[in-house]
Amino acid sequence: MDKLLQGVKIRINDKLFVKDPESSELGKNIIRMSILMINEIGWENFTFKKLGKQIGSNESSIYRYFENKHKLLLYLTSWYWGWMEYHLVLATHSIGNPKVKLLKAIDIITREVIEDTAYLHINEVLLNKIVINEYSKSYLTKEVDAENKEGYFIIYKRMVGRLRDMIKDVNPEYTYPSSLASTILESTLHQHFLKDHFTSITDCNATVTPTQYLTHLVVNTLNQNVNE
Amino acid sequence: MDKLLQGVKIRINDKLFVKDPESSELGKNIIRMSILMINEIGWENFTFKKLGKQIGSNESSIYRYFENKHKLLLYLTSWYWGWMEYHLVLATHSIGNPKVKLLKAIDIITREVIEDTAYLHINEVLLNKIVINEYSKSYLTKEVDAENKEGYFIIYKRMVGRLRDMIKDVNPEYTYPSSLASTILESTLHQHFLKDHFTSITDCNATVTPTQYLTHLVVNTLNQNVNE
DNA sequence: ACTTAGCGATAGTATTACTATTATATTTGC
DNA sequence: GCAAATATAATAGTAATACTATCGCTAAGT
Repeated sequence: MDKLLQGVKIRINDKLFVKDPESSELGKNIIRMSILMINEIGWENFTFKKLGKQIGSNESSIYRYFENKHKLLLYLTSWYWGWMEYHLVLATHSIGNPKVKLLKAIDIITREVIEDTAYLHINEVLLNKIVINEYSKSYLTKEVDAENKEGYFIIYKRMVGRLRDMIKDVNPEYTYPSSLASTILESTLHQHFLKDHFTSITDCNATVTPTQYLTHLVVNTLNQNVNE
Repeated sequence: MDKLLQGVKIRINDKLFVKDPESSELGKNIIRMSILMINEIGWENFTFKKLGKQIGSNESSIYRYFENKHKLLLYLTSWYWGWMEYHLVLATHSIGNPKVKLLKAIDIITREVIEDTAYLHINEVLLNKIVINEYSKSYLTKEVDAENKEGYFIIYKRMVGRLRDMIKDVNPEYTYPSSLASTILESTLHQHFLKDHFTSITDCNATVTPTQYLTHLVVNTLNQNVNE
């Protein structure tokens, strides 16, 4: 799978950057190091000044790539969802049976992220952790409607849409396919967070995975006839 | 119900404030106005300086009640969950039938919040909006483990625990009662957010409520036998 | 050889999130 | 009714943040 993916570029809304970070070594360094640093010190403590210091570049140079911190987060998380979408499509497109297809999709989305050597400057494992810890901060803002109009969340919404369609194929009678799809994506992040920080309010742990929990949830919800 | 509740004080971890805001007019003004302002301008744009100006008080006076902005958010959201817990217990404690009880609990948790005149300085409708938009920012931090140890999230976790117990009473065989309980609380907030900002990835709207969606989800999940 | 783009360096700004100190107003205890 | 304690206001100050603006160097393209 690795070699096959090499060279596939994840397309990000070009309003999210001033200059494409993939177009230069400095740009890739910004991406590479920002992932390491945000994961290490957290979004709130992360600054362009600190980032510049770490990559031996000037703060002002980073602003030539990203207008501000917020857009860097949108870029990183968009990349993550684009990468995830690519895996999702690749793993499911040849599956005919709707149920098998949906189960595969849930597996891809909810599983523990492992390293992907196809993108040398991006550590997907750490990026996944960043998404778990920081993604909601990218849309829980007063600017969300304006930014949504600009298409900043399009990849994420497209993923939810794909999942919704798979749910519909399994059970066309089910009333809440979009809500269930968005719940799957969001609960995955949440359950991963809970097992690391609030163990008492989740059943997920080293042996029980969010995949098992969500698979069970979806299967039972869709198989059930409308009742009660 | 209103008069009955009058005088019931929501108990908040006293490490969350320097001086109890309920103990003075200024304190209540801080709470009242911060709810209005955070709702209006959002958490990121909210500052103690602006708050002081609005209530005709000095910034430094606010610091006599809350050590910092973050603890104010923890206070407000703790109060909200305490208030919610109170309603939950009140509405369910006398119900014997486990299924009826759980359905009532889901209704309380997921329904649209309406005004509660028992707490004059707190606008519960706006506070609910703040919880939807800002609650996750209170725990998605690098300090979460330390703050969790201090008991800053105890009310929320207790609520999840109550819900988990009700789930267990309905179906003792179900493998993921804690995860399902945390999903219910979190998905409620998320679906409410989606219907206001990302309508394309939810089925909830003016006529379809998160209550209907989540009730259906839980009922079907718990009624189903373990299979497939 | 000339232009241009890319980057680094420096300086500067308004704002934030506080802390510290002093002064004044208010409450309370006697 | 007055002193003492307490609460609040006013002012000043700090380090850090999130930028913006300008300038100069350098290396690459034409």
